[in-house]
Amino acid sequence: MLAYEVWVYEPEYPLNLDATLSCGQLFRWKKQEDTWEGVVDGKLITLRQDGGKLYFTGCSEEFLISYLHLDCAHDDIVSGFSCDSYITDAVCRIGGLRIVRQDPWECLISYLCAQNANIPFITRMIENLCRAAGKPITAPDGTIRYAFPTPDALCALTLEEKRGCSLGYRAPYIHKTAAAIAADPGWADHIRKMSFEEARRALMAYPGIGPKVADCVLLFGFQKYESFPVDVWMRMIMHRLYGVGDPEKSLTTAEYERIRRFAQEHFGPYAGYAQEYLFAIRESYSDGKF
DNA sequence: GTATACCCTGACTA
DNA sequence: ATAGTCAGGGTAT
Repeated sequence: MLAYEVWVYEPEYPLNLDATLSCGQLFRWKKQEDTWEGVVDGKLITLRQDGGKLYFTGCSEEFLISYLHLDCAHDDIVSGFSCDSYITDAVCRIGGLRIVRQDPWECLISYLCAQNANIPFITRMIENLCRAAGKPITAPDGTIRYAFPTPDALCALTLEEKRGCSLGYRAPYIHKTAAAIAADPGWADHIRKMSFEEARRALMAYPGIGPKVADCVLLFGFQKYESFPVDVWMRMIMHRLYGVGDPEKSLTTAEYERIRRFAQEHFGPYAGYAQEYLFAIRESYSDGKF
């Protein structure tokens, strides 16, 4: 049994690997002992952070730097939105949180699963889809994991087979959206070239994609860092810290727009990074109701 | 443009 | 033990 060769990289800029992989932006990373294991681009990757060093297997250093957004100075990102004591406190507490460059296709399907679900449930749905339609990957220790299905492979699953993945009413959304994307291989390139608002409208044209899912895909799959997804946590936090929005009312389109416009104005072009930092310390603002 | 019932699963309560 | 309640985001009306 051959083990993959272990490489070492010393990041030039701050990195908090645990916060980055466990903050809810990704669903396929698992921590075993002190080592993170994930399947990315059909490859099994392991990562372990020890002091200033990052030990990794299964990918190139170049890939790792791009994937973890380590090609950008953390200070430049953070200084852009460090405009009040709440956000600077969050950055102080968990500095080095990174927004990972995800594959747009995997990101889109993952966040389509994420509607009306919590993280363990989302993880289950995605693992079910991978097992049903993804290529098997054998790890050095013999365990089997599965690549995220290609658009064609996911498209080939029947609606009933998709339902069998515990997708519930999301199954038809994923069925239709996968078909549309399998038929249009250039979809991601087109969206990438669009302005933020234009790309947002294009994403929301797919079945099952509303404002929240579109904003997540823009942020995590297309590196549109001004994107500010608003979920129930963000809404509670934005109300509590900045007095914007009313958590007593239902989260209507108008209410959602009010909150995200405020955040984009307040935090600027890296509003999405600010969102991740606030989300990461959400428990501090929880009063037991959440 | 805006409000609301409904879709489905899982976690929790009675 | 099992039924009932609720959270969660998007869509149709």
